[in-house]
Amino acid sequence: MNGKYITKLGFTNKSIGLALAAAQLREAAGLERSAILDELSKVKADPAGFQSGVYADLVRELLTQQAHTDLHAADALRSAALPYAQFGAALIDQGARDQMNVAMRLPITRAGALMPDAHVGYGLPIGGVLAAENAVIPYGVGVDIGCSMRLSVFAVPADTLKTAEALALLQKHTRFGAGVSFERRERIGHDVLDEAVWDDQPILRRLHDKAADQIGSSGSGNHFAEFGSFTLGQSELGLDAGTYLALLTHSGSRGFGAQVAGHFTKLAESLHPTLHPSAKKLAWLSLDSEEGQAYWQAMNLAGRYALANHEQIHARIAKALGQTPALSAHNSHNLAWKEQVGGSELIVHRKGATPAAAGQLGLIPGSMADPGYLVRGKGHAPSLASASHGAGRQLGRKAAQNTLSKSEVSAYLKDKGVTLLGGGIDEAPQAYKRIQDVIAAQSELVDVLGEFRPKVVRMDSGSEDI
DNA sequence: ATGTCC
Repeated sequence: MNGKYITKLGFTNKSIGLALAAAQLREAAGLERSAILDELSKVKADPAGFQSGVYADLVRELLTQQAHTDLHAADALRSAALPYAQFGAALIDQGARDQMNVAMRLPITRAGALMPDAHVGYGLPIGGVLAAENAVIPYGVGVDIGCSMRLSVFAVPADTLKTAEALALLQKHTRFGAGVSFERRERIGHDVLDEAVWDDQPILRRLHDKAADQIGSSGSGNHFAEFGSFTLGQSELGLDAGTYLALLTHSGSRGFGAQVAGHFTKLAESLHPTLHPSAKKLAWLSLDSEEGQAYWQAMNLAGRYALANHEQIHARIAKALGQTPALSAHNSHNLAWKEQVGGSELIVHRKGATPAAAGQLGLIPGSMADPGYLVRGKGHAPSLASASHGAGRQLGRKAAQNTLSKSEVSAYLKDKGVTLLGGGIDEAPQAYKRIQDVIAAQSELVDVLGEFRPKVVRMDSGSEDI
């Protein structure tokens, strides 16, 4: 017996030596070469059937090779991207399309869409919608799990609140910045913090106290809390047409959600070592796996926690105003849902995309100095019942800092009559696409019910105020 | 987006 016969049977790498060693033992036991080769080909065809005896080591290696091949095959990208709809394609940069094209080649992907505010992000682009079969992609949801919007409209004229008072209210009742929380004696509890779910996973147990500390806070980056005037075009939702005082907020799941996202992204990447590098940040977790179920539970908890943050922000301010909202609306724009798509249940990821099922209310903000909109979804199938989550960046943070000056941002704010507390140059209105164009590009997706015009805005100071 | 690392 020699290696030539073995390789002819199709054994590779380590299995050649192991097959040869086994063959020599069989030879010593008196078998003919042809009988041995016959046995070896049977072992190769069905290794699981020969797990004990002289072929045990060979079988173990063959099964390891098979597992690796299976993993590779399961992770292989399609040769071509599935088609997907783009809304406002002229507003979308090529980088976002390139990222979407990778996402549409994942073996788990079934459908997708790009919203008009789309721009490059980690993994799935911001403004990307992706429907997957029985799997969830942590970076298809994003770092700020459950990032969301909330609007409170008060049944008083917009000029009821003077700028100085608005500034004082925002200063007193909101907290901005990475790592920040309300002072201990100012903290308020919430049902979400008492859920039994926190005890189900070590990572949740570990993060519970941080979540309790940071509840009701707003964070950093593009998050904001702003007073403004809200104009309802026609009588809707129990409110007469008119212009009112309103509060609009953008916040998320803070450090808690960020750590959940980081943990499960790393886990997903480690479970897909052979995924093509271009899709590394799109590593997924099967919902049939313990890891996938754990992420699903943690993600939904972070989603509820983010909404609780908004509830507290609005409750504090409404109380200070002595008002009860006459109309309120909220939505999550970084989350995944189990939804019916074309007759089957899929996992619909919206990463910077507003759910827009028929009749569903949504909030699409512009920039710190541009209007935001209360919209009603139309359940448009090619968009996977989605809309944009804002205007979308046209300049990255660095590009904004390098190309925009404080004076031109100040001039823009002055022109729009906006007073700003905090806010960095990277959040300048000029860094965003024109919200009017973005709204116009999604007339098939949503109807506009009302327009919010910011007047007094608070954001994180970041490194540099405007 | 997050308080700074895999």
